[in-house]
Amino acid sequence: MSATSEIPPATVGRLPGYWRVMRDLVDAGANIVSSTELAEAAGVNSAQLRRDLSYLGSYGTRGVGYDVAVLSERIGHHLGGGRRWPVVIVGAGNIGRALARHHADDEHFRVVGLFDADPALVGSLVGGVIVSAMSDLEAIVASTGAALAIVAVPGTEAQSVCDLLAAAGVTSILNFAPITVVPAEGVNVRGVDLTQELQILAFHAARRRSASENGPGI
Amino acid sequence: MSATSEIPPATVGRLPGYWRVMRDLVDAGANIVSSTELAEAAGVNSAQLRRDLSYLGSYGTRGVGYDVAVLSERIGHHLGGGRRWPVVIVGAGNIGRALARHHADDEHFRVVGLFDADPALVGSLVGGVIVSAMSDLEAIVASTGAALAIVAVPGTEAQSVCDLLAAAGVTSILNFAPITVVPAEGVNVRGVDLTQELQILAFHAARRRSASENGPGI
DNA sequence: TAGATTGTTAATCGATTAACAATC
DNA sequence: TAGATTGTTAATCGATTAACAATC
Repeated sequence: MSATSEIPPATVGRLPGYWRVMRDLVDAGANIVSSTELAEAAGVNSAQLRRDLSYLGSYGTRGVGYDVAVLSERIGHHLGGGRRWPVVIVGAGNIGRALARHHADDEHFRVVGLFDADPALVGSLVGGVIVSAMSDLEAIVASTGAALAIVAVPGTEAQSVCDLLAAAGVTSILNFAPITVVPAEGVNVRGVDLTQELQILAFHAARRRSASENGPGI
Repeated sequence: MSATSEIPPATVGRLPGYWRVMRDLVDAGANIVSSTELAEAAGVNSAQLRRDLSYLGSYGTRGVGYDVAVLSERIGHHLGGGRRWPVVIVGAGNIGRALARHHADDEHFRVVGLFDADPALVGSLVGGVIVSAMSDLEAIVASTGAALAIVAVPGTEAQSVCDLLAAAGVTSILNFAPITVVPAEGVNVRGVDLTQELQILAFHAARRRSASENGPGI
């Protein structure tokens, strides 16, 4: 029985950052790393780092630090390392095509399907993958065993596409459509809304602007 | 004196979602909306929604609800609505080009510069914008007054590009490079790491997989 | 007035961090 | 042993939510 279900969401969200730093250390030939060094490189508090790692088990040595190879393997294992995950992308617009090309030679993911509702796009080649019709989605998800999907369709289509993916067997979805998707039972959806990210930045820029209008305070 | 500096980060992160729902309501001709309806549409708890809105001031009427036009304007005002923010994009690779095209006809943002270090890309047209050389960055940021930037360069270049942007006058940066950037004084950086998002989804998919191997429990 | 809904209080929950005992 | 660093306890902090008084 693994204890993964007890890892808090905030910790899970930081694991990929830790993994990146660890792989850099492996590449650099490091054998041992302390929580202070690792926390500094990952941009977090060292107590938080030790607490996060403790959810994975005890892989450090008191008075010494963490074995780089062991810890890297452990974190990677939790994040699905060791296999190349098949991913399908729905939507071959600007974002979908960019992601297909972006992940074309990714070490941990492999784009096994790219779908679009527009017949004019079906058959074209993007990042080494041929665009398929939506009607082929279920069969390709089934034959490739893809558990992961990226949704890059207009907001109006996102919910039905996610339902379609869930029905086909996908369990985890990365949604780029500017809409809150209600996940099917047992499906994980994470949203990335680029316009909303820019609006949050505009909030801070606008705040800074009005602050300087009113003078620098104090 | 505005009270914007007191709005908690978690609330700021939800404002764009509220704004989207409000604009849909405006378009649909709604005059009044209750916290329950709005919360449902935004996918949050209604108490949380009322608390979030209370940070912006009291724009509701007890026993009635919120005036759609008034509330939409207030939220939009906080998020920099009313003007079209100039944005520069650094990096004309897959992601940078996709974002330039994606925001080409955006209501709230305008891409006023797209930069790349590769001379072979300089001069080409992407989403109505001509790719400029990095040496033009400072002048274009200054002449357009861009406070916002998107960084879509390799991880090795991200920190120096962010420093360059900060020196040119940019105050808010959306970073797509897979690295933790240390922001210059007074600069806001938000990171979007697509590979890390997929790794988090793979974590959940892997957990689900091993759970089903061990049987569905109880 | 009676019914409805906001804005806020108070309780709960989860995440963060300082501090230190355990221990290499 | 002396020095160093983990793993964990306890305190703090911020975010969430139920409940309800205020009030339209």
